[in-house]
Amino acid sequence: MERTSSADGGRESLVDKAYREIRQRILDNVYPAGHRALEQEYADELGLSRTPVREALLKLQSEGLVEVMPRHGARVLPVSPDDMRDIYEMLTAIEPMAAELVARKKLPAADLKPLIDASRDMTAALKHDDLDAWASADERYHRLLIALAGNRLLAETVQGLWDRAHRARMVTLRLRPRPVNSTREHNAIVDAIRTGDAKEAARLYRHHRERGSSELLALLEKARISSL
Amino acid sequence: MERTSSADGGRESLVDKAYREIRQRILDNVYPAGHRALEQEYADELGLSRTPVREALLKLQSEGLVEVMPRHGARVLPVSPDDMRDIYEMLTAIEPMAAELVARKKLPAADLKPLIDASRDMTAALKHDDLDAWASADERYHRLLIALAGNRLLAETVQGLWDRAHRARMVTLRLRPRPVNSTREHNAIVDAIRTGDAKEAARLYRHHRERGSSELLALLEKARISSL
DNA sequence: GCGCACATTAACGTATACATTAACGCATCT
DNA sequence: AGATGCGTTAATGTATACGTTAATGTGCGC
Repeated sequence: MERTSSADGGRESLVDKAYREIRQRILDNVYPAGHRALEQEYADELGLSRTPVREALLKLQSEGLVEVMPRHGARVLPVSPDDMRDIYEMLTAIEPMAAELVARKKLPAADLKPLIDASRDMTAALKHDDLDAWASADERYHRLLIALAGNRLLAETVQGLWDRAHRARMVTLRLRPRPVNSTREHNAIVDAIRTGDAKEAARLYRHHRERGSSELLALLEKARISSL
Repeated sequence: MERTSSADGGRESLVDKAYREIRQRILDNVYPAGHRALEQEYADELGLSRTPVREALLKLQSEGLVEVMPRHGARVLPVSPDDMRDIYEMLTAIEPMAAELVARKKLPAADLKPLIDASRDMTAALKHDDLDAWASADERYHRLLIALAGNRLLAETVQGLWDRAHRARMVTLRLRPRPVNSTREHNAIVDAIRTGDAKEAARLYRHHRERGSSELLALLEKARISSL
């Protein structure tokens, strides 16, 4: 029986390994939408027995990345425009609540610094037309905001929604306009949070999310990703 | 190997049976918070082998009802006041979005009739001081609203949150004031939906949820359910 | 060619076996 | 009494075996 050591000295179970590997391959489009393989095939590919692979696939199914169909294996789910609409409706509901919770807490400046830094880094990246740096700072900003909200359920739910949307977002990454609006909105949200204006923070965030999702959904419609 | 036929002629897998049984026992407080048993113990109790029980427990863990701890079995999780706060923050974000989506759709009267009926049934139950009938109509109202929103992710997420909160709500069922405010709010929400006023529907729903969750959280604090 | 019946096969759900090792119990030392 | 070390045990994660049956392929009749 095989044990794999992870970088920090802990032990990664084979279920976790299978989950991580398969999930990564889906997110990287190594297994594109529609890809289908039997439990044993996935297991063969990973050099594991079927049992941990099965557990991993069931977990990935509960997260919406695959569909397990008896005798037909596990199929990588496409992300349809309807799926994306559902995901963005949920994000539009939840993320502003996160901004609201953060603003309501009136956190000390030291706690808000990483968020402010991320926002500033986005502004700088935009000035240098460095889209990759901008995306990296953007991700940081959103993660920090969700974490600062201090609601574990919320953070987990939002993370799961981001994961579901990931592939569709990657398709459009280079198709989106320069993130001038986004950057301005991020800064405005941070300002509202710093002044403890919860309502305004939520309003601004919602506007940010709605504008962003409209753009993305339009691009997806254009790119016709129904087969993704 | 055992197969169980369900009422509608389909076949219930042993995983599903284990999941359903254990979940029911948790929700009914047969397994109270803190109850702990090993995989094999649960399996013995259900007359199954360990494999399907393990899968069921992992699923229940992902839903927040149990915590699986290697060598210590699966423990039924209490619902702490912090948990409830997290859950209600999430519901406060998501449910008004559902009301908004329903109102925005401007559904035909026939589609809204079941919702209107549920609301009317609550009013009638209140007049007769029939709390059970009121609770039943209340549940119907909320389920219908979430379903009418037409977002599967939203419905699943909300259902999961309700399940998590279920036990705590049961503790307080007889402690809450007569649902006069609730009933009025339900009716107002339905009116906003009928007139297609999405903003107003969301605003009213949010107020409804906030008032309801404040009451419940206060009762839980009083009942000191930290041990539940 | 199409539809149906039947036989075969293998995928899956489940049960069981096995290896690892965390947890426990006990003895000893300070 | 508390801390430490050691040996034993059993709970879990994993591998493998087994029974069920859905899916597929083949043959036959119209």
